[in-house]
Amino acid sequence: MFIEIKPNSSVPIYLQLAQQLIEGMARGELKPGDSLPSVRSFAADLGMNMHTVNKAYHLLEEKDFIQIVPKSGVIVRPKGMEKATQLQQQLLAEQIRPLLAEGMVLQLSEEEMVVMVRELVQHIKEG
Amino acid sequence: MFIEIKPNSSVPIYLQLAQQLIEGMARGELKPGDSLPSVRSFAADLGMNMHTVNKAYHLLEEKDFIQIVPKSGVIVRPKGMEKATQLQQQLLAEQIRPLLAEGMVLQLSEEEMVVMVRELVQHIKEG
DNA sequence: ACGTTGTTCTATTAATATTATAACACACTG
DNA sequence: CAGTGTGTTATAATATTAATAGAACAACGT
Repeated sequence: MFIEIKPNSSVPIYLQLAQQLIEGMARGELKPGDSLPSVRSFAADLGMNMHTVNKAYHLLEEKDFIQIVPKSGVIVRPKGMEKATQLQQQLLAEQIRPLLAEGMVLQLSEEEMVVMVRELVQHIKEG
Repeated sequence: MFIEIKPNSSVPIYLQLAQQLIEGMARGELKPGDSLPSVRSFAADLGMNMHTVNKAYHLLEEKDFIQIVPKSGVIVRPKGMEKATQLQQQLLAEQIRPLLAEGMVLQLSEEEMVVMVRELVQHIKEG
């Protein structure tokens, strides 16, 4: 996994880390059962604090994307890949909604936004 | 325009306000040339501070969605509806990308996410 | 003249983000 | 068994952001 953090981004670095790990999972680079680095070693690698990595991990655990095993380590989606629940889909939709509204104001048609989504999905798959 | 602010949301109220104004534009309820309430009266209506409304307005101005005319008022998209620039599309895509990656990890197919997008666009149009 | 407009300034409070140490309890390994 | 590594917890300090508050300014419209 190659992680690249932009320190001056408006998106917090713990979120950048979590998002890039999610992309790694979406891409298949991080598979169920894989283990993630310890908070300390990962923090050292990335040049950030242990607690920042920890915060990213706990965000991912909230989303059920990883399992944190105390005194042991962190495992990617140990239950295997489960289909999104209704609630998870709804939360996702709520986040996407304002962005689509913005696209609509920018005169993007539904089809254009669909194309954008398809292209993004392909880009994610490629890395 | 009916604005509903959730004070306990994790999304800041200035952002909620800006997003709902954008939805109003996407829906056609706010048309180019329409004027928005003054920061003071709007803040009074919504039960929030003048500076918070001001922050939402300036966010919208950054996005070129409104024009703030000093000592006068605020006008919706005065240049008419212009097509999204390359840069605007790219910024939008960057924001949507991590959400799609999340959907992929949740085992949503490209088609399912496309359907989600289409449904959201329809919901926005209806209000 | 008068009231309204967005702007600017200063200030305070609360919440978040980030880093920093330190210590704890447990697991694994040599 | 001793040592190292694990996530966890606690405390603290700093910086940034979010939100509110009050005051004053300059310009516009009537």
